[in-house]
Amino acid sequence: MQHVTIKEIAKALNLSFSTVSRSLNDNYQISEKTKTLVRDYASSVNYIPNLAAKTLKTGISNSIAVVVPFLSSPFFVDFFEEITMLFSKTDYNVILLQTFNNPIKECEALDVAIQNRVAAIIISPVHDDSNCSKLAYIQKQVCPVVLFDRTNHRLETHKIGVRHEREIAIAAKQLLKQGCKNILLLCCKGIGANDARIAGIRSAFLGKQEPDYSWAVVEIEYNHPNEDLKKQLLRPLKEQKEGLCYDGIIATTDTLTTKVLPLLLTDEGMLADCAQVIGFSNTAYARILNPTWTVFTQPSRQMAIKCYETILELINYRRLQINPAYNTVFLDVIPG
Amino acid sequence: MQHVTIKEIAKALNLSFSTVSRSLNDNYQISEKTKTLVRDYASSVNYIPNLAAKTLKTGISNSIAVVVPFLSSPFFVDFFEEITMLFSKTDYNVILLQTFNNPIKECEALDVAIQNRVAAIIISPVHDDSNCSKLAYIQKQVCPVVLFDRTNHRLETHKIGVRHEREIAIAAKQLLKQGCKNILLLCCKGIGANDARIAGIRSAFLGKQEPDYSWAVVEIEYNHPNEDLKKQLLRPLKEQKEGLCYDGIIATTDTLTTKVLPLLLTDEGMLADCAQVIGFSNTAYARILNPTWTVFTQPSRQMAIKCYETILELINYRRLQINPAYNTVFLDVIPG
DNA sequence: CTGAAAGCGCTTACAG
DNA sequence: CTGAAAGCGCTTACAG
Repeated sequence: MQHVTIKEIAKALNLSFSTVSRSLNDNYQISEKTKTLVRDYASSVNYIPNLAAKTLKTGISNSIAVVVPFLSSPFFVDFFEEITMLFSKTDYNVILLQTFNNPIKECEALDVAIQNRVAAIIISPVHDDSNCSKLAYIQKQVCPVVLFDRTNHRLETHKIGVRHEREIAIAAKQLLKQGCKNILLLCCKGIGANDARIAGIRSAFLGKQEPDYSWAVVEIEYNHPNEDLKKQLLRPLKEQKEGLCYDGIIATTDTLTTKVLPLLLTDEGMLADCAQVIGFSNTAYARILNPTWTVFTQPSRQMAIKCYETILELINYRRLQINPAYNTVFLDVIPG
Repeated sequence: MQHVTIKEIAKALNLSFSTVSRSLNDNYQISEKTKTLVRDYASSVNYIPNLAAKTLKTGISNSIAVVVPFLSSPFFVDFFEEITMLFSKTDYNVILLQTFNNPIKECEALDVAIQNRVAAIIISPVHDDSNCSKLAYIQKQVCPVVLFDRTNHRLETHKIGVRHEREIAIAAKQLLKQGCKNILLLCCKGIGANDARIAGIRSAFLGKQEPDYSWAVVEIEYNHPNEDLKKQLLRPLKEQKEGLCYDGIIATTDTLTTKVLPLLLTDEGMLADCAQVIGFSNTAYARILNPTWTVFTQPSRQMAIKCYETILELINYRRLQINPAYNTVFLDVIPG
């Protein structure tokens, strides 16, 4: 099929195609009159630029890769929705890539990003050192990389996240204040942030001695969020201290809050009936599930905004060949 | 930055770059020996093809555009997840575009698809005749288009959906059998399928006379699913027949089932306490929200599989310049 | 089975 | 302010 090209516009307007190209790119050298002429004609013939040609010539496409574990978590859906809206006001468009928490798929996703000559990568990596050398290579040789959410990754770059230790400490202290004595911390298995989270609950229990007080951590594996979580959850719980009944629970992720927790609560024996719950979640369902729960919301949209700003800055720096000084920005969880 | 190119591989192996290109594309003309040589060397130097060059040359990229209203609905997340997995086993990768049920954004999304010279478009359109001429143009001049979910769209092509009339009739009959007499049908406003859905509930009520039996429809607007739905919902309800108390509810979409319905149930007076509910939803939360609900699941993953197969077929047909005979495939809702 | 050559549609130094 | 020309990295007829 034949699309309208710059060449055809040039011929129709009796201009060189360099001039047409410059006009469409709003080049300062071209007179307003010519620009208007070209733009009006281009839109009248419904000119749609061939991005492949531009990408081939410049070496950089106008795509931004957003690499996330999966979309089954509302946190990532929110983040993606927000960042898509932000970039939709620019010339960039967003390519979404999912890793399903699998380093091999992450590697493939990064290859797709390179193949497409993306202008930048925004990634929530699989774990602390997944595809480290590849990401370092990309950052050095291909395009800027920004990490979000899982900021413990070893790559040195701008990172945008939350202070997991602090947030969990706040949650745990709140439960203790409400009278809880035995607190269960539910984590997703193999996530780098877990160390910080455990440090958080430990710090909240400083000075609270056994046997009056206790806390425990259960790590649940849900690489693909549609797995059967119940068995996983109950096995370690049953192996743990017999007779103990947790009266406070902290669920650290959206999946844990909305899927795992209801399983735990409907099941027999592991929890006090009046167990108090703080769940981290980005879905309105979380509150509906049980109105007495306290829901802490991850600042997904704020993170998207910060990622967006950071990426534009890094792209600009790279164009100007300025080396940025990388730093990590922490945003506050929104307590319920 | 310098990526490895075909030219460099050719030079290193003392071959022409046509041969290298053919080897990498597994061309039948090339000897296995040469192919192996080239492939091994290419992977040893970590060759990553420049898709922009290929796209420019061939006029078609290896991207497939998936255009959906939004991802806040688990139906679309499921669909997208499935179709991404399917295409990840091919050379195609999937570009996700969101319209937020806005025809203008849909138009922009289609422009992005054209700019990227996508190989095909899979779309759940905004409404029955949104961007009709553009889609027809695309189908004729650019690439195959397949419609899913919202199959009432006027474009003539392969369509994959569900029989809304039939599904709602089944749901309504089930409620009637369970003893319901006044059924409320909750629909998303402005969706083409609503006519069929209303026909469905009407057919279920054939022979059931007022004043003993009645049914009503409420259309809720939630273009952007994070809106305040409660007010919208209660206004038309209050204007409706005073004193009437619905004892059966059918929620036709995921958002209605998981967000709107809980609001309705927690609010005073509009519903019998023992109201029976059938909700269409693709999230496990739906059952957790209230174990007594009956949940009908849209066949999102089956639709993805069918779309995937259809698209590959259409791409192939187009390459062979065969004109396909378009048809519509209906998949069954999975009753709870 | 392999090679030489044209060309996809842009951008951008270079020249004027 | 505008134009002529090179070239980005591939694919693919054409030739042998």
